[in-house]
Amino acid sequence: MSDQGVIPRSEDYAAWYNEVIRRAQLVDYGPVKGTMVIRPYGFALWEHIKEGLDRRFKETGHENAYFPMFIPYSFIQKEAEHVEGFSPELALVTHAGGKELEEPLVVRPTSETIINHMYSKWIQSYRDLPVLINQWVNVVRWELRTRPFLRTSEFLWQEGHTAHATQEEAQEETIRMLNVYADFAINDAAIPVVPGRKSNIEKFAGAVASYTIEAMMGDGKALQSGTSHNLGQNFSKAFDTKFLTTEGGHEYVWQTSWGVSTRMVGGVIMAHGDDKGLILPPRLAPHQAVIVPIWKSDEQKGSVLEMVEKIERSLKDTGLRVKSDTSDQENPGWKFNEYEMRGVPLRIEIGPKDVEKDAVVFARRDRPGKEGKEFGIPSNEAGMRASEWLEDIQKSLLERATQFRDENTTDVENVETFREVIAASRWARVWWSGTDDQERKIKEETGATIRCFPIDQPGGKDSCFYTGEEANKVALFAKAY
RNA sequence: CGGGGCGUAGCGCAGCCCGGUUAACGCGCCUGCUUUGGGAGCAGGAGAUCGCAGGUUCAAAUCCUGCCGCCCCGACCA
Repeated sequence: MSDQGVIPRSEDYAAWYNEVIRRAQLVDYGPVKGTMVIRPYGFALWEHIKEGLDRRFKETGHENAYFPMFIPYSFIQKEAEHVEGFSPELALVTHAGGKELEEPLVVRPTSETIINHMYSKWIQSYRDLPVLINQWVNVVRWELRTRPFLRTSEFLWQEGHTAHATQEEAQEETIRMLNVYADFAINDAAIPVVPGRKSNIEKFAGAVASYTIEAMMGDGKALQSGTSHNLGQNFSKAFDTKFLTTEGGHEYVWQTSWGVSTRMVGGVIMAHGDDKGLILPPRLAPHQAVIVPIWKSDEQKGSVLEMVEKIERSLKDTGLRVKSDTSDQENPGWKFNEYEMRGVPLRIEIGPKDVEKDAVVFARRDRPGKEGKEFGIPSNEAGMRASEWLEDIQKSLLERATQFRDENTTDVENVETFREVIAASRWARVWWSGTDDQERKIKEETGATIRCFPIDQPGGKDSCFYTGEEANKVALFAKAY
């Protein structure tokens, strides 16, 4: 940790990730295996993710609520596929109040069951529908292999749970929220995700159909960054969540659930970071700009700090999140490196020479060195120019990530090429007509899974790369986190 | 659960194989002075029941046994 640089991504991507998240003070390991402490800088990043999503949820008519973390064990057992999917990773509370409990409590791994329990009380008639509720909570899944943000035993997320009168409405809602996620990922996180449908094997335990936004990380692996499920009537049947129709009959409600977790933080890190550390998209960065003052003498210090304050105020007035590091403990060079490592999109340098010219220096994180540096920006334009720069950085990050994704996605027509593409840690786009078993076999042999059937399909038919039979859909295969 | 690694100061680590003064070094921290446009320098200082429990020995960070914990790599998963 005392060394200056970080391990280059090309040398060891996993080590780079582990080093960067800790040195940037996003996260630290908790005392219990697989748990993490999200430190203030990391939590601020998460808060901006929350804000971006929550705003979109509200805009699409959803309300926030809170359901208990403790779920009766019997609830989990009510939906067959759901039990099977989650049993191995449940955390059970067997003792409380100094006694053994009559029925163990599950620490929620997700809330479909307890929410249906409540919905079945609240929903009586078609007039009560739709129910559009979201909650921001922690969940626990006892994973074998954990990695900070990407997979931890406890994580934070939001889970939306809706109930509708018709199958069509539920399907519309599923896709609506998939699009909300894609919109957030692309426009706020600058991650060019591919929205698509999960294969039968990869879908959520208990869902009729699962949809995903898949993101490409800097090492070419895929990260499922958000999911939206059409639950059909699976849970409403298990929990007897019925409503009276306009015709006077009883029908089970049609449901959806959808979630984005702190995993998204890991996605942001791995989608944009470079060998100097993090690169955070301006819309999500805790500090969009950092001001680093430079001085030699005390007189200089006075005039420089005066200017720093003025610039800080003008950026704040423009609505930007800005931090001034006026500490005398480290020299400017140290600070430059530190804030680059922590991914601050824009650095503003202010020294005696700048004060003289009544101007400042801008340096953008996404273009290291002189190329991304501009001298002599008039101080009275700083706020406006900073906004423009940040918008441009946001745009450039998305463009760069999109180009990277496209360069690393290959159309594949035969198994041999498929193996090469997957071995090179790229994405393979293929025509697919295979079975579940064939999909499993490909995973065993190559490590690749179907990430999704992209919503954006070319249409028509072609022969499957694996079976040679006629296929009517295109799948994306890749190794995944 | 399998394989590997680690546990010694706040952090990173040396020492362990081959037992023997006061447990070394770097970063950080404290004091002072000089520095500050790309990770500063000098001087002084504080800080460690060597993961836990047994055992062997005149003597254990070091050897033996057991336990615990974490990390990394694989099989399950957002």
